[in-house]
Amino acid sequence: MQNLNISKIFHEIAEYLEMEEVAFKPYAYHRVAVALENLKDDVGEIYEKGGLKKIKEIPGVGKAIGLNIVEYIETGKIDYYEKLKKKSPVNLGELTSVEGLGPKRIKVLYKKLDIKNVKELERAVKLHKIAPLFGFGEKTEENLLEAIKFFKKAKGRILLGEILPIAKDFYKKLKNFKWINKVTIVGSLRRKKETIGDVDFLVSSKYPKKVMEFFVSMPGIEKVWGKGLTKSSVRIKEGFDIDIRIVSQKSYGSALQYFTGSKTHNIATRKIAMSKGLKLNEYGLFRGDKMIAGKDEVSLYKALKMKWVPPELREDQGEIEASLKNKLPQLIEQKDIKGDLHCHSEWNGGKHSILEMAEEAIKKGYSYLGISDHTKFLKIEYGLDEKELSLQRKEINKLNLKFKSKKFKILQGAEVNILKNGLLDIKDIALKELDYAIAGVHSSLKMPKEKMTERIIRAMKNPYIKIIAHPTGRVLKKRERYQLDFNKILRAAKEFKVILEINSSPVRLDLNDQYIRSCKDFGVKMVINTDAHRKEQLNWLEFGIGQARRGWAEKKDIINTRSLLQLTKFFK
DNA sequence: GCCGTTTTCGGCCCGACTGTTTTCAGTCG
Repeated sequence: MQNLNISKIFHEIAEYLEMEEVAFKPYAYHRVAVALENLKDDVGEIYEKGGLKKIKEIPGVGKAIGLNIVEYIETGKIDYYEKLKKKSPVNLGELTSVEGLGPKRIKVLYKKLDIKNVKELERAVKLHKIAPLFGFGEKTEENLLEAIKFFKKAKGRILLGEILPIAKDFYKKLKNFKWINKVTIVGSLRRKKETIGDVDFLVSSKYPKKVMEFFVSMPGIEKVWGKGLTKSSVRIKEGFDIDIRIVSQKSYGSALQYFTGSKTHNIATRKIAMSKGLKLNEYGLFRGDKMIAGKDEVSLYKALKMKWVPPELREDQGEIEASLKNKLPQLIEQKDIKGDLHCHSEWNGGKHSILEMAEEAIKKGYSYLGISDHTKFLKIEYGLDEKELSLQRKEINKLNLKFKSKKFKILQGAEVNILKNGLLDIKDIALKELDYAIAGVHSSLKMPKEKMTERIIRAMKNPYIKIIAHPTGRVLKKRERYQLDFNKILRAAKEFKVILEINSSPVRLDLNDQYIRSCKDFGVKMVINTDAHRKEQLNWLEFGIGQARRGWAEKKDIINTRSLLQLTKFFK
């Protein structure tokens, strides 16, 4: 699939053109970039079958952009893009991911201070060179400092959603290699952390040499850091590292435990071993020289008088004690989920029709799917107004007639905007007609804590609001959560029987693990939604489930584990 | 650069917010 590579280049071209204050062209490039992201077929294949003529049928693609696409397909490069880069050698991808910086400001920074990347930006901020610039000021400089801090903190880690598909690809190839006996993804990826530093594989094999030779020559590997008989590291073309470790079969369990981490969890388990006069390391659990466990994880924990701890819990956040007392939670699993309550359709400029989304949901074995398109305040998402919602209702009713025999139902929701004052952008009379309504904050994200808390609580008081979407508003690697008094939110959620969402979108994963656990402890129900804008994104559920498990959530805590009947009753 | 039931030129998504200005540009969603 070259679509996403080209799309990324077009977004960047657009940004370069915006920098140069070229009118309207940026819009054209952004538009095609988005069209490519949403395209079902690979442009390479389209070109093969129908040539430039077919390429030009992609909406927004005319002669010039069409030729750019063809050039990329044939040469892997776009000359126009290379020229723009040469003209303004700034790291746009990096600088635009600093919040508050767009093409215009980046241009000023480049022209006046020769700033080309975040490092140079940071230096300039610290020397107070930004504030005196025309159009900037003290406050902007302050905000930039904060944004840089955040940028640096998030840097170097990759989103779970980006890395997991790639890691799974390598995993499959390793698993199928005939000299490999066993292979497992370990490290933070096995613990399903929302961001990952690098990928770790654990392998057992009697032929480490053959395995290592196979590993370092796998396609997509750019550089080999180190190649030994038990341990190797490589950098892959996507820009992150993969480590592989080979152990003997009899140590597989202890190695699994050791390399899964987290470090704090391991230290705690080692202490328990020590208290029993045992020694625990990656090779096994030992009494003196005698190995008493280590072949598999279950028996290893058992030898420590512990119950096996699910990887998602291994953070030394109470799981050790719970395991010793046999009080570990029965964590939610993907198969417990009966439906998705937050997804979008083509009514919202999404990729797929309500029918297509529903068919995908049926394929996944769901008994319901809630279509919850944005409402009118969000112009960019083609937000629906009261009238459009009622038209959509008619379509959904019609579709539901079809599904009757299949024990499947489409529910109509809406993702309503919480305005600055806590009021909603849709009239109650329209909300009343929906099966349920979701409310979310999409504007004025930088309010003071008290105001933001009040604002959201006011929305929760509306009797038609059943769910708060992405309750803390964080965007991974980009934006901190809004200032919130989460305890007040919890109390309000309980009082007004509002469900808090675990949004599975890889950039959100909001609520995070800590808040999920607070909800559970406080008795506030949650829902695991994907926020899918196209049918494939219904698969994001996996990430939300991982997050929920990290937050100790059980089936009973999650509302979309309930049957259609139970759910509709709950909403009523 | 693209597009067309206002069709080969003239318009292109837009409202809110912030911080900068003194009426508005840049950014965000």
